[in-house]
Amino acid sequence: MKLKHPILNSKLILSKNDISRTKFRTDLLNLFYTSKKSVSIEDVLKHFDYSINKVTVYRSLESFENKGLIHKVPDSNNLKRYSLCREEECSPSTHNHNHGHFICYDCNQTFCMQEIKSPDIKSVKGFYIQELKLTLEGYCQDCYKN
Amino acid sequence: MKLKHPILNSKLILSKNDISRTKFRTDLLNLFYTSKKSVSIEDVLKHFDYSINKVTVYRSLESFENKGLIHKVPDSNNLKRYSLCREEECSPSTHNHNHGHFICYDCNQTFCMQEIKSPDIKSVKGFYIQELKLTLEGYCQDCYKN
DNA sequence: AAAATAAACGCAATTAAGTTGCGTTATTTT
DNA sequence: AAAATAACGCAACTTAATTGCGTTTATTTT
Repeated sequence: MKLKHPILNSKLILSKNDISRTKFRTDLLNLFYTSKKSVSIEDVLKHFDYSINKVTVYRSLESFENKGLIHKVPDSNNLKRYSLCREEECSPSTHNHNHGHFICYDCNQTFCMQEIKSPDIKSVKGFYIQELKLTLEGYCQDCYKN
Repeated sequence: MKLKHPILNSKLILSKNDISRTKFRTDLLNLFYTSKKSVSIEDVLKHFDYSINKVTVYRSLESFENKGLIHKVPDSNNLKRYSLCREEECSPSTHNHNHGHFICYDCNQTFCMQEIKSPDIKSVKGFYIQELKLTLEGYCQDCYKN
């Protein structure tokens, strides 16, 4: 997805979702649109040169998540990580992430692997399945070299 | 797997794996053998009526994991959770958990779903895959009723 | 456009999972 | 049984994440 005016796009999306369009939240959402990898709290703080309070980061991400703009992705260190919800597949009520996520043991980045589809399991006796996650772990190309 | 003498079995396994056979570690390993669900730190503490120090629990579980007796399972609250390695599929060097894990949103228990096999993905361009996790989330039968 | 309302923000303090160091106790080895 | 090794418990520490509250900024209403 290429965006000619990502900032404008982010502003529009915030408005649509009843999230106040502060400069920070616009930039934050835009960070997701321009990042190929998933984003951690630390990634956000670093991106803003630690000029923003971490509490604000937590609350903004929570708000984005509640509105279905982003979704949590697994992290090998059990930290919070988020990724953009693409392809109109998400809403506040339902999330569809039928692709795998790759976590690098070394740099700890999470990559969305759109081409790896999760198995299509709808139901299992005695369990009411709401979500399905396929997680791959290992080393990304950059880290494997070193 | 039914065990007529689980305690004896646990003792044997500890000896085999060069783990000192203290009463606690024997009982702890036995807890895994007799539990259908995965086990959290809190589960262990509760099971022993908080008579054991949490540091001891952390270290024992780490030791079991290093020897390939148990393996980490995902937890929706990002807490540490472990499950028994069954079917001689694990060793200190390699872990094979080609089955899915179900996490209940409500009781937060993790269930091993032996019958749901993970997709057999060996390699993806630019990524060196070491492990693959298939996680199902939703409500277990007990929690769905309430 | 100004006032009123609501949401976002920053600071400080707090919570809770997990870790580390070290002296003591229990287990294993010889 | 003595020496060596591993496990244990306590206290202190680290760090991710959360909460309360007063202030600032954005949005809505008049």
